[in-house]
Amino acid sequence: MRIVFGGTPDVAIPSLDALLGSRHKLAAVVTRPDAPSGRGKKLAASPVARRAAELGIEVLKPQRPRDDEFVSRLTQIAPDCCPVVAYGALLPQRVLDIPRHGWVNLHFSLLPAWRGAAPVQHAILAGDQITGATTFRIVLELDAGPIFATVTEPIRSDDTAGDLLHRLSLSGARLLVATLDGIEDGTLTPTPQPETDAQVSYASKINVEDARIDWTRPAEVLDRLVRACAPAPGAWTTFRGERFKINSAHISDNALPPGVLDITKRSVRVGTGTRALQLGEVQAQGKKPMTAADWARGVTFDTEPKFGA
RNA sequence: CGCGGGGUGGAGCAGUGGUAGCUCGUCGGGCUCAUAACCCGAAGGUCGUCGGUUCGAAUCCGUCCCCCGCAA
Repeated sequence: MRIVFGGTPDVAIPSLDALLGSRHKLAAVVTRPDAPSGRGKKLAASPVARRAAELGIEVLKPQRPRDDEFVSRLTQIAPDCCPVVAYGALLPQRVLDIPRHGWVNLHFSLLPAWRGAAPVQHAILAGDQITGATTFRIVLELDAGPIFATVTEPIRSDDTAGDLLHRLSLSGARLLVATLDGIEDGTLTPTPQPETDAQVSYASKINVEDARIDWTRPAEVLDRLVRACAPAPGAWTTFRGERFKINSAHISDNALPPGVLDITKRSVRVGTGTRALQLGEVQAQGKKPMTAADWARGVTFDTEPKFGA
């Protein structure tokens, strides 16, 4: 089939590459416009835009997917199908109607669970044992279209969102190609998603406040929070009034009062509502990530060391 | 010109004008049934770069390079 790929961040790259290696013909990519990013607010193209550009593929960066210019160009290109991975904007019906076989989204959850922007993070946060990737036909309603295929992926007890997303981006890429193949061959029929409240759940984007650690919560909950927020935005607490990130941690055997630190030569533990959390990698403002023990070595403690203040 | 923190022995830090110190690690030795614990000793730094000020600079001034947090 003649396809146009939609995607924006790094996680879309494996799919882009997989499609390039497939039997389908990539005519162009659609991605979010260049945005000011990083220090100095320099304008930067998305990872997908850069990848496509270096491959000499046409890149469409509509400000809004409903823009006439974009609609007419896409109509001109006349794709048979448009695979999408984390494009980052909702598509209007007149755009969805352009390709004969519609738009196909690769979503990183087992739909209808975790519809929305941060499915992997929410799966970890909720303590799910299994998650996966789903391909479905895009409809106007967010992540609600009929399902083509799924692949499952176990969530390991030490998985971070980054780890899990990486695995899913690879297995999902294969699923996406297989889905397009099936659509072209007419061997794949989409199945409507269950719409019961018990099965549908939503995964809104994790914001900074969501990533803040409340040390009175149980250790298990905080362990999941740390993993769900790694590598971004990073679970954090405060130390001497400054934001302090906890990049990794694991649950220890004994307890300490919530937020209170126990520092030894080679370990730093923090009290929670239940057992203490032993910190792995931490990051203070303006500093590189380092082991908690390294961090503690360089800090002079005049009072009882405590987080959250 | 978006806001801000920082570049000092392998690691993390202290040191704001008189040629560098702490904790950890490393190496050697000791103690111990043993040890990641403890004791003794040792090695290891042109203090990011280039230039300037000064009798003298890690410390003051300027240039450049690099790292990081926030915000987007």
